[in-house]
Amino acid sequence: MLQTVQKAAQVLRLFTPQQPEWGVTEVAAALEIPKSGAHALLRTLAAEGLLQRTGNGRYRLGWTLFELSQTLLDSSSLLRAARPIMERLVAGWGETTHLAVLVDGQVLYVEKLQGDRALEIVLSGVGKRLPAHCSGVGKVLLAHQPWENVLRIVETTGLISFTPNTITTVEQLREELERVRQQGFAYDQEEVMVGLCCAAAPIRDESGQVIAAMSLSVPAYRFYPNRQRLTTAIVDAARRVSEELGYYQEDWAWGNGKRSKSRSSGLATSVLT
Amino acid sequence: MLQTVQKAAQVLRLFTPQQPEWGVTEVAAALEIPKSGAHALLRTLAAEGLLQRTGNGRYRLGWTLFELSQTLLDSSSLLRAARPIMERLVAGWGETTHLAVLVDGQVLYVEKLQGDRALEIVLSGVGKRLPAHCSGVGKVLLAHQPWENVLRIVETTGLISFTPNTITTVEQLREELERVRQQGFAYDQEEVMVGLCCAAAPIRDESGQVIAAMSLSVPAYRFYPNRQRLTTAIVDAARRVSEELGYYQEDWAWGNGKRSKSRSSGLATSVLT
DNA sequence: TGCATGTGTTCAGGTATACTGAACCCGCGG
DNA sequence: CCGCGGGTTCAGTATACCTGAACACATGCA
Repeated sequence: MLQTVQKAAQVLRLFTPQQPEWGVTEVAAALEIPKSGAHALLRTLAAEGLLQRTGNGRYRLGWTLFELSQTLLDSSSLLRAARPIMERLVAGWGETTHLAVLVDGQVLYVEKLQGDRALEIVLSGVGKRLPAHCSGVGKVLLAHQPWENVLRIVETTGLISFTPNTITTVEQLREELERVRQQGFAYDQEEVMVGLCCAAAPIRDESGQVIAAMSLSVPAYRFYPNRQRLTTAIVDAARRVSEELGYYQEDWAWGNGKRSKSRSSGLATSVLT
Repeated sequence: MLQTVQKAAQVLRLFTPQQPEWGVTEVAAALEIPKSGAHALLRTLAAEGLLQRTGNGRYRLGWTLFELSQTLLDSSSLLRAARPIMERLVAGWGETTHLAVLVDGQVLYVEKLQGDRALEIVLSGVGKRLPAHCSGVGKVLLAHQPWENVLRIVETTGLISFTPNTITTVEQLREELERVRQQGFAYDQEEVMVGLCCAAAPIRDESGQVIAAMSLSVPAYRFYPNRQRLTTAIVDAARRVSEELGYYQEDWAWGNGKRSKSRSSGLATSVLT
């Protein structure tokens, strides 16, 4: 682990919408390193275009990051595959869909399409992070991580409580993730915000790895009566995206793990891991 | 200059839409460093989320870059200010507008809005780079760089020729940039592609620094007859974006550099530097 | 099935590299 | 005019990184 690079990455992570501009002294204080060290980091990052100097010797994020992000989006088929399906989902339900990935233990929202019947969800937003233990997408993503990873995440970030329904103990989380893995989808039943629920399902790439999760967010009073239909909808949509990415559900009933395009559009059949 | 960070940045820059996935050996070959070194770089970058490991031990760009890019866009008022004005420009002219910044000597396109009368410009694209000496936005951006910077850029990337009109000598470039600086806008008269012209103007932030350039791209046969109107349009649009960013043209006629909101919408008056 | 080749990965030691802390500018406000 | 707070520079030292070879692992071919 190259510590210098680690520190450079730490520096980059300091820049947030709340504080998009940092000076040498501030960075030094934040990372608890001497000023000269912070200066060297900022200077080289700026020289590489990952940061840019403002006139007064302070620093902001640099356009190279935009460029890299664009090539990421360009080369990742995820968004390209998911967007049309999300659009259809929104058109059909009028609710809000989210697409999210896991980045060091937290949920990062990659896309968000708001429906016309939907309530404005302020918490989530494209490019924003949220803890994973409380949302539908978060639980789906955690469920397909090795348990030791989950433990490490929980130990560092804790299980913050947002509502009375939020999972707050490791034991609860273990059971819930087990359930999610078994059934192939997750619910968020007012666990992050009272009155807000969602159903979420995993998206797999051609190797079968879960690389993202998709969800349909619904006000509680519309969620409980329609839970069944919602579930099939999101599971089906996620499966369709997965297929777009080259994944075909192993048809284990026929044994041998022979790959056969399974077009069953029924309710989530349990998926091997 | 922290060499380790420099190398890390070099690694990131290797990832392109053409080759979005790299292995240890490939990186080692590309940077001419031993495998173990490349391994260490990739590993730490992945641990920091700037890269992600695919199943087979190869690497792709990581979602943290997307996150950082979003906070960049969020905190940079440039795009927010420019987009509506670009939209109006496109609506009025039916041509294509570009918004670009300079990133280590090259033009990086940040936004591109295509008009309905416009021809498809394949060369440019959001997140793509192009050499600076041949496009309108490029010349505007170079014109407001210290000349020694420009020299360094030219020495490293050269003056590649795209069409018979492309600037190919340093002397030509010096004169052209001088002219651009004087008049406050630049033309691209079929310098990058035969049959394609554009007019470009600088965008300044509140400190007066030129941070971006905006252009209107037009087929040659529509460009030459309308050059005057095009020029005022793009200069005016760019000025409006600059004002949105907090810049007000120094009204030097009244002396003392006293800041006064100048609402002149006439043709580009020459701007102090 | 077995071998050969190409991966990604690990490790120990020498050396170049990054960190330290104090001193230096420079602009701003009192 | 001076003091303060920022960013910047610099020499010496300790340390963190680079090296190169060996390892583990997968893949393809015979």
